[in-house]
Amino acid sequence: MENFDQLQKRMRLEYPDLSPRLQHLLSFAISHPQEMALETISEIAQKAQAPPSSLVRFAKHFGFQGFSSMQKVFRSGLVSSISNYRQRTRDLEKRLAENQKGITPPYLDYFIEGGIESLNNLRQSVNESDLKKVVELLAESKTVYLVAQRRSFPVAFYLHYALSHLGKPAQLLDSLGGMLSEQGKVMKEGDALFAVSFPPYAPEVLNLVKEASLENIKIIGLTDSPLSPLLNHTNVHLEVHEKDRFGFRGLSFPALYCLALCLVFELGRLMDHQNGSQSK
Amino acid sequence: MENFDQLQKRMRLEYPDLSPRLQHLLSFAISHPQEMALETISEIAQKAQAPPSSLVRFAKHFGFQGFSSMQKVFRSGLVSSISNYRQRTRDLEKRLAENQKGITPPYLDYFIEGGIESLNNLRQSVNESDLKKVVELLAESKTVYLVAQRRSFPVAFYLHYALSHLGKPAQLLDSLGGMLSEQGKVMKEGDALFAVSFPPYAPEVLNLVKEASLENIKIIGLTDSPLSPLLNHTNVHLEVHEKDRFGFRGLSFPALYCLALCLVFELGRLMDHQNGSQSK
DNA sequence: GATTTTGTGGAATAAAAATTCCAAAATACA
DNA sequence: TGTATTTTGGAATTTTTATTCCACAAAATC
Repeated sequence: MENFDQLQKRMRLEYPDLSPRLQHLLSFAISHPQEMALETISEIAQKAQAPPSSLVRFAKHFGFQGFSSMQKVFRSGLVSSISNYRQRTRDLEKRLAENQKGITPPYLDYFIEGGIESLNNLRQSVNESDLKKVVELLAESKTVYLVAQRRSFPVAFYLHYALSHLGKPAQLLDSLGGMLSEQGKVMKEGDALFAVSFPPYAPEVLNLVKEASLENIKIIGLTDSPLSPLLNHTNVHLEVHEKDRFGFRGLSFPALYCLALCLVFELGRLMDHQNGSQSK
Repeated sequence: MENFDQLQKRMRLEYPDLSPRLQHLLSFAISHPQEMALETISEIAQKAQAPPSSLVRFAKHFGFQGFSSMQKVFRSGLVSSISNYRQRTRDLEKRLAENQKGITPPYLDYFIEGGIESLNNLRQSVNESDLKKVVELLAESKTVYLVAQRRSFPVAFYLHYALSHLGKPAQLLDSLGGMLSEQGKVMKEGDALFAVSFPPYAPEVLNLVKEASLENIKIIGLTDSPLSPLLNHTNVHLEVHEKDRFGFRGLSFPALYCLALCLVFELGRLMDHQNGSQSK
């Protein structure tokens, strides 16, 4: 299927050769792509002051089977860059499904595109005020404890590394020797617990969070969905949505690390700022 | 009419009280808002693995007359998220153009942009044939040992996790208790050592690599530049270039993890493929 | 100015989508 | 264990939406 940009280009090119009615519809289509994408043929017909049948004719003129198939292209254009990637991804998936055996790279491109998509989604799944809250909470707390298990562990490890480098007291609860619960015992009021948990949510982490919340430790959650069990006890949380493609998890990693970096950066700025005003 | 954010909030709130089917649909709706906005009831039903009638029931539960009226709310949400997205991108471009140096909040956008840039660069810094070689080496080796320190450690940890899940024998040389050198002693010919090192290159890792190379262990390097000291002893290597923007390291993380994911994916496929042909 | 060709609108029809309804399954309760 | 209640899936129906077709009008051609 043709993509939205190509279609638009072709439309502009053919404009002069069209009949008056089709010219009129074309200019409407170009200036109201959103309506073209979302509304029904009769609603569009009404807004464009033309009968529905002309819209069908219009679509057919550009080689579509009917209005509906043209609308699909407008829809894919609506979600712009996001869905372009998605479309390309779908194509790749299709190829994979068709041709299960034959190994046909480039897979790296696929992962790069998936990564870009996940980064784009990050804009929507994280809102600035939550991010700000998290940073403030980190700045206020005496010590930041970090907990995560299995595939979520690397982020916690990185955060521990980065926080320590910023001069923020931080402890990684790494469950070394199975001592997670004991490691958690040292948290006190005034500390913060930063818990990262992605499916399958490690019960140890959930337990630790639960216990910490009873002790009035501030809890920051980083997870994949608003329905995550982690969120029952968090004071504030951030979400990085995870979509698995052909059963492969982890495509959200680029976004996850991007968010972690940003968090560290903002904390650094905030701490600088606070130190600056203290010393004056 | 209710707006999208309110609806989403209400859904999250009511989640625990819903029947299993409705919970399932709810989590689908929340994680696939775009599909909910654009596709037909039967397409959504198929993707969510539920009958169309359940979707109608779902909509009615939240007070809508039917599926269609709920979908309108999802559409309005989609439209506003798109215009938000466009607005933010425009703002970001403007700010970038105006003052190149002093960056201003929201910083998340900068990190997202930086992440996307790093992913795009990955296409150029990694060539397919090296990637293939790495994957083959991993597949051939009896056991894969992974080594990395400090901020490079999380990738090695993840790779260890993922390789183990693929059924590939893997050992993480984590330097627990300062035993890195001793941990490395168990490597034998036929094994591979996967070493990750970014500046400042940890001397322990470089030493371990050097020793391993004397023992004829195959060495795979993952580092930041063709001049990295890690490359003196590697059989094959991958590069993820690191550009620090506003004096902040780590912007290459999204690319790094993307590459790691791809590696795991390709190894998985290769192993499947080999097992498949073995059993025939 | 007559005739063919092309373009147009709208009613009729077809197709697709959404909704309703009911029987069966699952669960809760006595 | 039996009964009542809720939940569920899917076939039947209704509604909405898109498409076709045809009569008429406007242009173009001769």
